[in-house]
Amino acid sequence: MSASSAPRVTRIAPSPTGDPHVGTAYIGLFNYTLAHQSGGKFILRIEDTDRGRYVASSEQRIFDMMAWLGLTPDESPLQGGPNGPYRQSERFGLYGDYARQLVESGHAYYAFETPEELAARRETAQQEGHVIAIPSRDLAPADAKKRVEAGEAAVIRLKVPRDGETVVNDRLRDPIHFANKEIDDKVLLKADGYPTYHLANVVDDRLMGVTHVVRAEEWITSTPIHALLYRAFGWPEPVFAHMPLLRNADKSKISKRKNPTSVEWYQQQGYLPEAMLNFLATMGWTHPEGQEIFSLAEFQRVFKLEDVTLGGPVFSQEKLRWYNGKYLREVLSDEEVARRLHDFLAQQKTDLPNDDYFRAVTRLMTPRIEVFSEFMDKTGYFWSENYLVDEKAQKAIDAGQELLPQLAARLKTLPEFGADSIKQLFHDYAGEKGLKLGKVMPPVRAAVAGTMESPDLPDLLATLGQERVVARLNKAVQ
RNA sequence: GGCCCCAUCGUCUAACGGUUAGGACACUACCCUUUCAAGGUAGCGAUACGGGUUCGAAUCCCGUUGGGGUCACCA
Repeated sequence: MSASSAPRVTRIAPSPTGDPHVGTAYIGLFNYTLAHQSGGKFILRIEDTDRGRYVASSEQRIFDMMAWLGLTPDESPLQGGPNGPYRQSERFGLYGDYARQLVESGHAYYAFETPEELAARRETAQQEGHVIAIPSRDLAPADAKKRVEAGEAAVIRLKVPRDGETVVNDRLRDPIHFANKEIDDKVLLKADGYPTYHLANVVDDRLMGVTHVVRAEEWITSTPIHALLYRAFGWPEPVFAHMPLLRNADKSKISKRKNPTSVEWYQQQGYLPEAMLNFLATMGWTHPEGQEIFSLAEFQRVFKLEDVTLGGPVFSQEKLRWYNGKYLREVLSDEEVARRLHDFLAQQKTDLPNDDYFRAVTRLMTPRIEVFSEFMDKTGYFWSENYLVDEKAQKAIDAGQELLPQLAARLKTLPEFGADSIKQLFHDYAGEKGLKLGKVMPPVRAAVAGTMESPDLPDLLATLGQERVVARLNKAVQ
């Protein structure tokens, strides 16, 4: 824990509009870490002010994702906290007052134009390269107020200064200058009384005591609006830091069409949360000692915001798979791998007992898979006598018709069916017959597994067990 | 298109004015070996371009090019 910094309060503010996104996990990881390494708090706030895009199941799935990754928030709709409620829809009443406060202080105004009225104007304005002027801005405030009180539909818009510039401070960049004339008079409060992102976000961050706003780069251009809001309210700004955007292979912003972006997909494929986290941490950041494999705790120990790099990192499935395989092979114990694999299979509705046999098979297969979803495809012959025999294997079996019965007979009478003694048996047999091991073993492998791609033969046979092996060899001879 | 951000191997990145530009993934070869993996060793492979500044530039400055983001009563 770094004692030098004051407790940081961070947050993620996802919208419940679809699948739990890998980008949310990514930003969540950094926010969680920043908060926890300073002894602060990490808040999960649900930004559900858009009723149109709201998806009911989405919120729970976001919680599940965070829990799965081990990035449990300190405050959220789920666990509550002193700054609740943590759903913006439940904070509905708040925002109107803040918006009206800005109207009163002259930082915002009532606007009566509908989106349709503005659409055409916006199009030409965009082509001409400037921001649109909202006619209502020039209304006398008293008149506008009267119309609103008379029941006319209106939004509240931020009154962006016409001159000067707004400077955004970003921890990871030089100060960013925006000419005020380039900044739109953004809607703060919609006609339906709901706040837009800009208002809700700033008000809630303030009310919840957020000190560090760490979010994706796509938010940079709306940050001057937020800065203007903080100033209009007379509030100090939080520290802003915009993380690079995760990218598709073609460098565009990561998207569903070009990449699986739902964390649930990775769960269903049998990825480990540790591997996912480790991989995500390397997107824009490297361990100072060059360590590739490190835990969340280690990340928390050494991470510094200032070390984040800004090139848009391509989200590489390949590298993620490698991480996953590495965790399977080198980080988790055999027991743990078996336990997790068993849970994974149970969720896929594959019921196998977590017994000695299952654990032995798992041990054999761990270096041969990278994600759990490969497991069943590669181990059919361990679970059934009706395993497929591929072409190569069939050839090996055909070529071994003479040896197979003899080996079956020897294996049948082997007093102790362990890998060592089996190995010895093969060596003895090959020696007696003047054959190479490469001649003796393939037919056996083909016969018991139906494929040439399988674990070490003595291990394989020992695991399958004497009875099964002998039966399979005899069957292959017929 | 306007505005904004960014720029080292194919990919993730190290370097914080002085290195034969380092590591990891991927790829290739070899070793190990009963197959497939895993593991080990080696190889391939980059400072986008052009100007400055400096004794010296991947590193600082300017320009160009390229990539990305953003321009909603969505977040």
